Amino acid sequence: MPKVGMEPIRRSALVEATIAEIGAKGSLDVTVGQIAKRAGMSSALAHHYFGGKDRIFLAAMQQILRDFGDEVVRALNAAQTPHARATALISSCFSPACFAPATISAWMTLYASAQTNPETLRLLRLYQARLQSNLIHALRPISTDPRGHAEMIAALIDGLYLRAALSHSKSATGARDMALKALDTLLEDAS
Amino acid sequence: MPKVGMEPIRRSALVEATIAEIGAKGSLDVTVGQIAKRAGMSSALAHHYFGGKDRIFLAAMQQILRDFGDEVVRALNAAQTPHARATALISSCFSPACFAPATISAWMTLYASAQTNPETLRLLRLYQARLQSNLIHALRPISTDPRGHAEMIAALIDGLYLRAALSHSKSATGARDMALKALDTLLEDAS
Amino acid sequence: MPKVGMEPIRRSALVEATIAEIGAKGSLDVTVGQIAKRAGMSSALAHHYFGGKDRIFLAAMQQILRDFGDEVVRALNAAQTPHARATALISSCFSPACFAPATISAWMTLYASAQTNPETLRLLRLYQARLQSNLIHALRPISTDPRGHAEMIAALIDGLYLRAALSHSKSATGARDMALKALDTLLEDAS
Amino acid sequence: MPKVGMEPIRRSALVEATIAEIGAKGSLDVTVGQIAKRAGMSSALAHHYFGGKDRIFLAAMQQILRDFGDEVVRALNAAQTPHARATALISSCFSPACFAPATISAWMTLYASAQTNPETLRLLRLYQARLQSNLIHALRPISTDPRGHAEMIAALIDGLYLRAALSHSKSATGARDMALKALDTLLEDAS
DNA sequence: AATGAATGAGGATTCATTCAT
DNA sequence: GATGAATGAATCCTCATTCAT
Repeated sequence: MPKVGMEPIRRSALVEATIAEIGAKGSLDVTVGQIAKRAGMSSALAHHYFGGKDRIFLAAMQQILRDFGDEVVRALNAAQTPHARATALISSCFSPACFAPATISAWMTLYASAQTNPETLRLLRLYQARLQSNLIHALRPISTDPRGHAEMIAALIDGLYLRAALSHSKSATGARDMALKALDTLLEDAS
Repeated sequence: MPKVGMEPIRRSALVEATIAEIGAKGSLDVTVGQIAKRAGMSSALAHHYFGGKDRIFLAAMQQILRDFGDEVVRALNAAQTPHARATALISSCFSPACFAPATISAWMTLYASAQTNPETLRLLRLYQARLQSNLIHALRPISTDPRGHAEMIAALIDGLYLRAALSHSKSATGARDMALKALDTLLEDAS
Repeated sequence: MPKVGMEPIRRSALVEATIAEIGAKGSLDVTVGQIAKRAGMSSALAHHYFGGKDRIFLAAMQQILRDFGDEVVRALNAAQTPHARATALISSCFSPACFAPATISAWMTLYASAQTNPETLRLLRLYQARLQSNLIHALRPISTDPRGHAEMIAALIDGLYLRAALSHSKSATGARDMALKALDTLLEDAS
Repeated sequence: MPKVGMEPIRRSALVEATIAEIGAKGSLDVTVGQIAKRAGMSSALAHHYFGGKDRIFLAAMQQILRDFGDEVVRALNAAQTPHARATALISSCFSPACFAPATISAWMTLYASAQTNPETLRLLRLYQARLQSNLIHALRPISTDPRGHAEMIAALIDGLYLRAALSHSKSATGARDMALKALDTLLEDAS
C-alpha cells in the first residue's frame, strides 16, 4: 500500500461515491459521512482532500458534465456527415447513461443548485455553450439558420429530457425520436 | 384584530412566506423558523397549522402551480381564435411572474424535489397534463397533429424556460418569441 | 346545556380521561392535549380547572386509589367471619379491575412517581396504611401476631401483584391463590 | 490522554452518568444533555456512541441488573450450606447498594418502563427468572416444595423491597429480617 | 364557561468540521 | 496519509401554559 500518490485515487473515489450516493438518495441531501463511507474512507479524509462539502459536490458536478462531454465527443467522432453529426449529438443527450437514476438526480439538482451556487451556474453554462457550439458546427452545412436552429434544438433537448426524466416509466427513446423528428422538420422547412 | 378564524390567514401567510423565502435563498434549504419569522409568527404555530415542514412545502408548491394555472386560465379566456389561444398559452408560460426570482427558484426545486417526493411528482405531472391538454385543445382546429405538436411545444416551452431562467441577464421575451416561432413553423409545415 | 355546575363534571371527565390515556399509552408520557381531547374539551379548559398538569395527574392518582379503596370496602362488608374478611381483602387486591391495563400502568407509574413527587408518596403511604390497618383488624381474632402477619401479607400482595402485572399472559388467579395459601400457612403455623 | 480506544470508556461513563442522573432526579425524565454533561461530554458524542436515547437507557438498565447479578453471585459463592445460600440470596436483595437512591429510582422506573418497552420487560423477566432459578436451586435440598417456596419468597422479596424503598426513613434491615423469617417459617412448616 | 390562538422553552438528533494522534 | 474523537450549531418538532375573545 503506497503512501504516496493516493490523492488522485482518493479524490476520484470520493467523486464517484458522491454521484452514486446522490443517485441512490435521489437528492442532494447527502452527508459527507455517507459519501466517505461509500468511498471507503473516513469523513475526515474527505475533508482533507477537498476542503469542504461544497468542493466535493462541485467536483462531482464537474465529473458528471465531463462524462457527458466525453460521450458527446465519442459520438461526434463516429459520425461522418453533417446530418449524422447532428443526429449523434441529439442521440447522445438521450443515451441510457443520461437516464441512469444517479445522472438524472444529479442533473436536476444541478439546475436547482445553479440558482444559488455561481460555480454550478458557470459549469452549467459551459455545458450549454459547448452543446450549442457543437450543434451550430454540425448544422452549418445543412441549415439555413444554424444558430437559430441550434438554439431551438438545444432547448427542445432540455425540455424533452426533463419530461422523460420525470416520467420514469416512459422510455427515453420516444424523447429522442421526437427531437430527431424536430430536427428534420426544421431542416425540411427551410428547403 | 380578530382572534378567531386565523387559520386560513396564517396558512396563506405561511405559504407566501415559504415561496418568498425559497426565492430569496434560491434553494430549498429553508428552515421552518425562517419561514415562520417571515410570516410573522413562531415556528411552533407553523407546525400547529401544517403539521410539519413537508406539508408546508407541499402547500407552497401547490400554490405556485395554482397561481400559474390561474394565469393560464385568464390568458385563455382573453383569447378568441384557436391560434390566439395557443399563443396565449405559450405566452403565459413566459410571463414576468414566471421569471420572478422566487418563482424560478421554486420551479427548479420543484423539479429536483420530484425525484424524491412522490407528492411533488404528482403535482408536477398534473401541471404538465393540464398544459398538454390545453395545448391539444387549442391546436386541434389548426394542426394536423394536435397531440404530437402539443407535446413538442410543451417540451420546447420547458426547455426554453429552463435556459432563460438560467441566464438571469437574458430577457424572457426571446424565449417566448422562439416558442411562438416554433409554433408557426409547426403549423406552416403542415400546410 | 347548563352554564353552571360544570366544574365537577369537567373535573371527573378529565380524571377519567387521564387514567384511560395512561392505560392506553402504558406510561406517564401523556400530554395534557391528549387527555383533554379524550375528555372532549380543550386543553385550555383542563388548565382552567386544574391549574396545571401535575394537579391533573395527582387527581387521577387519587381517583385510582379511591376506586381501589371502594372495592376493598365493598368486599369487606360482604364478609362475615374474620377469615372471610382477610380473604376478601387479599382477593380484592387481585380483582380484574386491578389488572386492567390502565390500572396496572397507573399503579406502576405511581411507584415511580412517588420517588419524586411527595404528594404521590403521601398518597401511596396512605393506601398502604389503610390496607395494613384493615388486615390487622381482620387478623386480630385469628392470628397470634396480627401486626407482623399483616405486614408480611401486605408485602406479599405487592410482590405478587408486581409479578403478575409484569407477565401479561399469566392470570391473576394464580397470584391470588398463592397469597391466600400464604395466609393459611401463616395462620396454621401459629396453631 | 489517549485519543484512541475511547469507546468503552465513554460508553461506561455514559451508563454510569445515566444511572446517577436518574437517581439524582428520581425519575426517567432525564435528558441526553444532562446525562452527557454529567459524563463530561457533548450530547452529540453520546448519540454517536449509543445511537439514541433509548439505547442509552437500555444500556443503563442492563448495567443495573448486571451489577445486582454480580452481587448475588458473590454472595452465593461465599455461602457453604443450602440454607446459607438461600439466606445469602435474600440478603443480597436488601444490600445497601440496592437501597442507594440511584438504584431505587432506577428499579422503580424499570418497572414502569417495562409496561411500554418490550426490551425492558425482557430484561426484567430475565432477572426474575435468574433469581427464581437460584432460589429453587438453593431450596431443593431443604424444602418440600422448592418451586412453590421459591416463587413465594421471590414475590415477598419484591414486595418488601418496594415498601422499604418507599419509606426512605425505615432501614432495609427490617425488610430483610422479615424475608428471612418468612423463609424459616416456610421451611419449618414443612417439617 | 370555553376555546382557538399563540408562544417560549426545551429536547432529540444530525452534521460539517476540527484536532490530536 | 489517515482516522477516531469530539463538538457547536442548527433543525424539526413538542408541549405546557397563557391570553383575548
